[in-house]
Amino acid sequence: MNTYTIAEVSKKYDLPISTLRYYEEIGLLPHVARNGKNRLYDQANLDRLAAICCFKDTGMTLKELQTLFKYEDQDHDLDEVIDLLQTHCNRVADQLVLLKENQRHIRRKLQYYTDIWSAQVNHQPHPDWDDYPLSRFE
Amino acid sequence: MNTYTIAEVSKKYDLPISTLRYYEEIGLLPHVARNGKNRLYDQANLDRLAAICCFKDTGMTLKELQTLFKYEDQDHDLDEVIDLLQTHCNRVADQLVLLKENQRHIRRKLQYYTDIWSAQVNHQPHPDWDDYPLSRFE
DNA sequence: CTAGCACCTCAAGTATACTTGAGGTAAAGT
DNA sequence: ACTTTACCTCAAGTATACTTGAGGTGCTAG
Repeated sequence: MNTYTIAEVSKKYDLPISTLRYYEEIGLLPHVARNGKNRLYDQANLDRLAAICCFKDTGMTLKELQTLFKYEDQDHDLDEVIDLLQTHCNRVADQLVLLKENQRHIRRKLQYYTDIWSAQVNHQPHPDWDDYPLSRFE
Repeated sequence: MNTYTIAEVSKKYDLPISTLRYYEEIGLLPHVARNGKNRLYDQANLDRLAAICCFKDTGMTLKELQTLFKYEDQDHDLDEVIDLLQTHCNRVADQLVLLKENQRHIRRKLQYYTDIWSAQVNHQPHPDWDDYPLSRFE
């Protein structure tokens, strides 16, 4: 089966080498094979790493990830894994709603400032914040 | 005009009192009025706080927020504010794409584990991960 | 009048998630 | 033979974003 050096994995997942070693050290990325002292990552390792990135990027802490994988790796307490996943799934749904909402605010602000800039350049009157309802930025 | 005590603001924005003081200390939340020693927040303060939360929740660092508001407060370098907002706007768009993608992965995993659980309860065969294509979770 | 609550300051401490540095090995290129 | 490259370990250091604690003020309720 195909294996990868730590440098290759680092590039593939855009994570520093030190981070890969760190994840292994804290038990998130177990069973990394060795060629002498050098790490060799296989597909299972990469899959785990992809999962780590996915959960981490959606706001799960490393501690929670440890819990999640501890259950997974030991193949028991399925209820608790499901519970954690369900909770996280809900959090992600909330994040999505909030992110979209915040995006509207940011776009509004950007549009407003951009219009101020244009107005200055063209010697036009300064735009009015009240003319920028959130609904315009959906 | 209406004003609010620090405790009220803390509740309204679900931020610890210590955090409100901290934001003020690092200059993110300037011009907070005082009644003797006690802080009194007005609408402008709340608007600023809402902006802080919005940007912070979308991944802007406090340092970037300081930059953003420094420009805003001093009413110059409009280009740089716009640049920062534009950059952030793009980051948020990327986040949204990534978050949706990650959500699919998480939902898939949750569904898979839930089905394992059901299978165990009903003494049915164990589900197969290959039957859970990402496309099922859009 | 005194007790308690809500607030204050300022310095020091903490959690999370890494990163850096010192010192070393092992194989490949020149 | 030597040196560069690519790794390694282990302990200590760092950045970010707060939090906590000690010690104090000032109004209000009993």
